[in-house]
Amino acid sequence: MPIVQRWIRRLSPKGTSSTKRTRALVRATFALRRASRSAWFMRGRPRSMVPGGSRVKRGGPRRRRHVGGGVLSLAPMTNKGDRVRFAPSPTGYLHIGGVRTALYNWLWARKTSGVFVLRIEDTDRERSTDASVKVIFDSLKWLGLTWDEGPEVGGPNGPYFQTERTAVYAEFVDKLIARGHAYRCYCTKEELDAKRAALPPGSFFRYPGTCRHRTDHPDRPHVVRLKAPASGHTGWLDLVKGRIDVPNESQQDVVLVRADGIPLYNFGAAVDDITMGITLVARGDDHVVNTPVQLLIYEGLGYTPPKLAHLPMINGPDGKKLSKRHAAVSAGEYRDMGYLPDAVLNYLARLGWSHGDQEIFSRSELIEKFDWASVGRTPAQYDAKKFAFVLGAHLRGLDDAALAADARPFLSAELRDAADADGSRYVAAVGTVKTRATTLAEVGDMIDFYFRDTPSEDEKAVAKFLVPASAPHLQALRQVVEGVTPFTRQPLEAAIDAWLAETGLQMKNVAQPARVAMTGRSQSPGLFEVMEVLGRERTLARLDAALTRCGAT
RNA sequence: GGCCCCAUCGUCUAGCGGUUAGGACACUGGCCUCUCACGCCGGUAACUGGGGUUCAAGUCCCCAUGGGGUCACCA
Repeated sequence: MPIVQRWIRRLSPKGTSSTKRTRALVRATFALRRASRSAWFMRGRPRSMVPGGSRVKRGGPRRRRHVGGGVLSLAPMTNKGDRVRFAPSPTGYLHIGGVRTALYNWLWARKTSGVFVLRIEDTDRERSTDASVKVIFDSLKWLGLTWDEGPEVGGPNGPYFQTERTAVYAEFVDKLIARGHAYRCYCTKEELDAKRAALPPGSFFRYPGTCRHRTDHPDRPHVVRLKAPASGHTGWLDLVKGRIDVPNESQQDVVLVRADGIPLYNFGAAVDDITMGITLVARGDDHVVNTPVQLLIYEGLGYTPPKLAHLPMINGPDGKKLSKRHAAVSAGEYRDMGYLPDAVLNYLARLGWSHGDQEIFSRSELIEKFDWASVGRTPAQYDAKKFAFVLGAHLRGLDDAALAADARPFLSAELRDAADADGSRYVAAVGTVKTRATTLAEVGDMIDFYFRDTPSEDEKAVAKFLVPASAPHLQALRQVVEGVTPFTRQPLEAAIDAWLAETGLQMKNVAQPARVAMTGRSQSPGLFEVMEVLGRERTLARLDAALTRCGAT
């Protein structure tokens, strides 16, 4: 098949460049979205009914080296109805890596008509806060990553805060102990810390198994530990990484439940995934070390583990862990900067996942095309420039009215009043800066000059162009423009063209002074559209004001 | 250090044993043009190294190197 494709490429005329194809694809994406709101509802349909569906890659494992020998088998990619979950801990902002994890889960749930559950892993009492919980909800809602079961919406498997599920954990920990896969440990944290401290530097502590074989049950505070098997191995066929096997000797008797009865991550996650009927777990690949422990818990409890997918990390531009130092890392920051949610999702989706040569995806296309087989295994680096490109592409794909509505919250109070007072002029203004902005906040900044009584001025531009030599041109331009009716783009252009032809003047000599006169800047949308949006009165007033400046300079 | 994962342009990636190693962002030359964008045409740029397997290896295997993850009564 690849050979055939290569031949087609070879034989096809050089005329259509790939860039051209991509641009066409970008345009088609948005045209489709505009034309058909129903695209939102296509998610449940068979691929054959979906545009481009026949080009969807075949599912299945992509690396031969890992195929075969697994207990778990890769489910066919068309499998319906996975129950997936996103399980953040409310200890701060919602990290962009977490957003991507949530996104992949959400996409998969939507694609397979499955269920996306949100669970709050708040068992770290020290660090969990209600404020962080709210941040998670707000961020997810802003991105449109709505959950089917979880806090606020409820569901049959609640509660969805782990701290409210202690009864469930108590039941399951008893069961695990009864089945001989866990035991009570009476060693205190202080004792263990002392042993840890006594270790020579550079070596690593391992629980010595002190309580592993004791048969008494003193009435003392205790934790519960996993009785990890001493031999054999534990493994699974990861949906993105392929076969992973870990020798059991490398496992420790990790603590499952604290002395206060609150579970630790591994136990809480496993029990909740069991009781919530989760069939596919996708999470960051920093969790692959935890997976064998959870598998052992599943096994010890007698349950079949879910399908597992571990996503590579997102690194900063320097290849190190992405931090505030590199870029905005929380979803909230992106919202505040005026990033379009769909564009954020698009960029994040493409960071670690691909679909042929396509770069720009609408939300519904993401749902339609996402698959685990196309998730990459390599860590990705955050690239602000590419992000900006994706942002711009989505912005340009919006129609003027929609963009104007989205941008409204980012206007200054003064601007917002002006915009509300004349909605159609506001929308027209937005239309003139659409190809120039990448964020909603930028849209606000860029249309500022239309609405202020006197535009804020770029000093250098003024000094360069509003000079005595410009005065005659501006004076003449004023006369030309004054009587044009209607005061719109084409008539204005025609009138000015005629004037230029008559006088032999060059547009480029007239344009910059006029631009600075009307916008205060040396860079702006096209002059004629600026004049149209400004309207006759303001245009003339600004030319007059500039004339004075020219003389005064 | 133990265990685990990863390795194609600067970056995101395509590649499923036979390719002039493709695309995108960025960078860059040009076109369009009243500026800046948008758009259009072009260019620079990659298979970490070494062994195997094979008629043939970016693709399969092994080793090395380099990166990353993790070793808590955090998640």
